[in-house]
Amino acid sequence: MKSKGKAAKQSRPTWSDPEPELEPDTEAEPGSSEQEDSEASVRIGCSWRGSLRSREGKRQGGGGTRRRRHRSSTTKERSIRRLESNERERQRMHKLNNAFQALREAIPHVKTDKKLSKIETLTLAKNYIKALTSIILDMSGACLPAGEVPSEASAAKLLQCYQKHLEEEGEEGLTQYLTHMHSLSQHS
DNA sequence: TAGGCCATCTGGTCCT
DNA sequence: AGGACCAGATGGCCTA
Repeated sequence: MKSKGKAAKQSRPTWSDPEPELEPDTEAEPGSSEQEDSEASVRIGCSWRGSLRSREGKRQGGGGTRRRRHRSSTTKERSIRRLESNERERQRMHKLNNAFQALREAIPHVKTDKKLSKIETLTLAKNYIKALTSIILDMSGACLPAGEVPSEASAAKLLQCYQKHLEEEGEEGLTQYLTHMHSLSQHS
């Protein structure tokens, strides 16, 4: 486990550590637009970078870019909300990383000291799924018309079958089904 | 030292 | 309204 300089990141200015010359509360004027915030408050090297990001082409629900306002909230309240959001985001990313770890353990790969990166994990998982799919299609080759090679269409059929069983019987039922299929293929 | 990878912060958007 | 999701930015660590 390599150590990361996590503590050092606290030195970055954040909502929880607002800079005095940029009092966020000044925007709480009724009727004042926060648009200017998203367009103008860019400070290279700090956390303000609204105009560096073009949200064009991204999801916009008709109203365009508009930051949600908390008119009555104080700097302290916003600071608390920001910290809570940060914590939730951290937890979310931890969950995501746990899922990546589970995926790493589920896919066979050449064991090295170096752990698989996320992109490597996803790529290997995709390849593994493809390999398993082709194996299953080979196993069920007898079901195909004579001479027909397992194709993408049959792979799609397999996926359809998988989803159907998943919906009807849940993961446990699906596992039993796959086990059954496996034993059948061994007897053939 | 450059580049890859990662954790974290952040603010916009979507969803409930 | 508030949480979840997402992607950009930033900076630290590691390796070739």
